[in-house]
Amino acid sequence: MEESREELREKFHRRLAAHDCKLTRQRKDILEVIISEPHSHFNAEELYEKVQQMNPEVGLATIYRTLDLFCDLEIIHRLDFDTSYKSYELNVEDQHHHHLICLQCGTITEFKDSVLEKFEQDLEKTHNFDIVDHHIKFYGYCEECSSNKGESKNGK
Amino acid sequence: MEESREELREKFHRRLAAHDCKLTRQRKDILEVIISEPHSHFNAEELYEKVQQMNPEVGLATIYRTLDLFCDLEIIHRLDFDTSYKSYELNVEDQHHHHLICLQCGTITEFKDSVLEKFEQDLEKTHNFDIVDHHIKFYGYCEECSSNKGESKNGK
DNA sequence: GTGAGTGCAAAGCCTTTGCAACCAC
DNA sequence: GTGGTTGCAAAGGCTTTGCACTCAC
Repeated sequence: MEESREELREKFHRRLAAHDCKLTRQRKDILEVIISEPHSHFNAEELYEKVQQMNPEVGLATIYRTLDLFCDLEIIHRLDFDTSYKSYELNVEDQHHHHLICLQCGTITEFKDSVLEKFEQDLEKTHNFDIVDHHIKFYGYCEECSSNKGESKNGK
Repeated sequence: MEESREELREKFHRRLAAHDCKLTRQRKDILEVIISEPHSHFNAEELYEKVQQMNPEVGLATIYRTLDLFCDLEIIHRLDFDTSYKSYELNVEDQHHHHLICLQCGTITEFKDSVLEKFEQDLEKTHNFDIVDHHIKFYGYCEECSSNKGESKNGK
């Protein structure tokens, strides 16, 4: 069961307060934009543009500072799809998922899996490693691109 | 069975030739440094410093250009541990592995696993996704750091 | 000999920072 | 009222690029 937008908003407003962070207009607006698309991935520039539509007064530096803050408070997660810029996603409870990244069209599909959870537990034992997080990404070709690619499959 | 340094060198020299790339002094030296530590992870700056010891004439721009070239030729792989700079590792045959990253001491441990190979195959079927590569990283605390951390475990 | 490859320095991109003004508490 | 936040612009890292020179083929 996923949390509603209202629940998320309140939860994160409380979290900010709990850490003595002021609930400024800018932080509210930025959070609102992030919550409005709970499953999207975004970078600073993309977020900046969306926030601008809501409140053109917000500066890019504030976006960066807020992203850092939200990461610290675990309101969002930093991803690492691309090394040229940093990207982020909202930290939705129980949304722990993995990514399928299409090398052709760039589409990123999310999936969850219990096999991996089990695997992780085994791994902790074999390597005496206390796992707290994981980043699991599979690269390849999505259904659509696979079939297009199939036309020249004899190539390789 | 892992390839010897000589085998790797020859293989990659041939690969450069096959792509009409000149075998310059700089490329040879850079390749030699990379092969000399086949399991290390490095960024441009680190590679630059090591190459400098061998040949102080090499410029940093050449390092960057060569890293791009070697990635295209699949002589090395680009990693994505950190988003502030790009890191790389030698592409050793059958070395497909995953990473355990310690959040405290930063140590990166490699491991291989057949469960994941199987999992990948299942995944391809359920999602109609043609997987060609994966990046799998687990974050947590290594054995040593876990025990140190244990002292303040009640803290949370 | 000739064009790919190089070194240098300048430019580029994304991100961070210094500082005065501002506003949430 | 006051210190945390902000916007702006300047500075900061890392990486790429323009250009004349060089060297592998």
